[in-house]
Formats: sequence, structure tokens, C-alpha cells
Amino acid sequence: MRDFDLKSLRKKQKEYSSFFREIEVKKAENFAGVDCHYKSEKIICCAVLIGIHGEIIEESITEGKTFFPYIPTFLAFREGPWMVNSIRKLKTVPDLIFVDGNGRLHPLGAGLAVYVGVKLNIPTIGFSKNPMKGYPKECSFNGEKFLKNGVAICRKGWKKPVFISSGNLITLRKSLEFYNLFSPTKIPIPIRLAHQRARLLINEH
DNA sequence: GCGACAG
DNA sequence: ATCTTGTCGC
Repeated sequence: MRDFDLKSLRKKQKEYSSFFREIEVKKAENFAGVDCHYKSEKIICCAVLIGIHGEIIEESITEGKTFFPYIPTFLAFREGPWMVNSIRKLKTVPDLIFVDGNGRLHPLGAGLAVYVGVKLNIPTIGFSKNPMKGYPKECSFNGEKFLKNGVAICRKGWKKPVFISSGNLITLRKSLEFYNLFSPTKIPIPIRLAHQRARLLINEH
């Protein structure tokens, strides 16, 4: 990996953060989930589009070689472009996208879901299974614990919380609503499907 | 050397 | 994310 100018990338993050709009999402019939998997330097990103009842409508994949390393708080520059391309390959434009990564829950309010939502101008919800610095690591509470720009959720039997935050064009309240709608399990269905597909595809070939 | 910020 | 099997529990 070559050298990257994190200072200028910070400025870009502030720019993305300024483009974030918290408005109420209107029509929501088609939902997408996006996730990336890796094998050595190879990356594969999968987007799955489902209907309101969970039926799969279509999927798309984008694969290639990684061009940016994993650096905490800079995840958008590693996976964002791949996710954006994957969504663009879908024949149907999603009304809402579940992104495997934080949205506003980020030091500069510019997580992966914000990047994807701003680039595509489509509502996005950020979801993550691991806490960033300063956020609860254990389920020492039950239900929703509201944080600065997101919420930590703990349900019965969970050891660790999951984190939900707005990515773009949606309110935190609605984000929570949609998480609950698509999460009979800890991982929301759209992301679980994208996760499974990406994992399967990266192991063949 | 220690602590450690999503994937 | 990745390296990796079985296994405890609802």
C-alpha cells in the first residue's frame, strides 16, 4: 500500500458530513443490503435487493483488488467506492440501503453509510456489530441506549450490543424502526443476505 | 512497550 | 475483514 494523505481525507470527511441530511424517508418498498469480503488483496462487494416481505429481487457484485488499507475511522475510503458501484449495478434503485458499517456514529459524522448515502443520494442506515472508541462494549443494559449520533441496542441473550445510526436522508428514529422491522435476528436481513453472498462468492474462484 | 476506533 | 470445529443453547 502506498502512502495516503489522511489530513486531506479528513477534510473530505468533513465535506461528506456537511452533505448529510436528516429528513424523513418517504417511499420504502425496495431495500438493499451491502457488504464486502476479502481474501488477501482481493475484495468482493455484494448488494442484495429485497422487498418489504424479505423476498429477494436481485443482486449485484463488484470485485477487484483493494486500493486502500483498513484504517480505523477511514473505512469509507476502503469499502465505500465498492459499495457505491455495487448499488449502481442494481437495475432497481433502492429506496433504502442497509450498510455494514457506521453512519453518523463516527468522530466526524462521516462513516461508511454516510459516504454511500451522500454519493448515491439515497437513504442509508449504518449498522455495526463492534463498538468504536468510547462506545459500550458489553450489554450492561437492555433495550436502546442513545448515544451522540446513533444508538446502541441490547436484546435478551446478547453479550455485545449492535449500533445503528443514520447514513443519509433518514432520521435516527426511522433508522431504528427499519432495523427492528428487518431484524428478527441480531443482523438485519438485508445485510445478512449480502454478507452470505459475498462470503460464498469470494471463496469460489 | 502498551493500548487499541466500524471492516 | 481473515485464520478456523465443534459445540452449547433456545
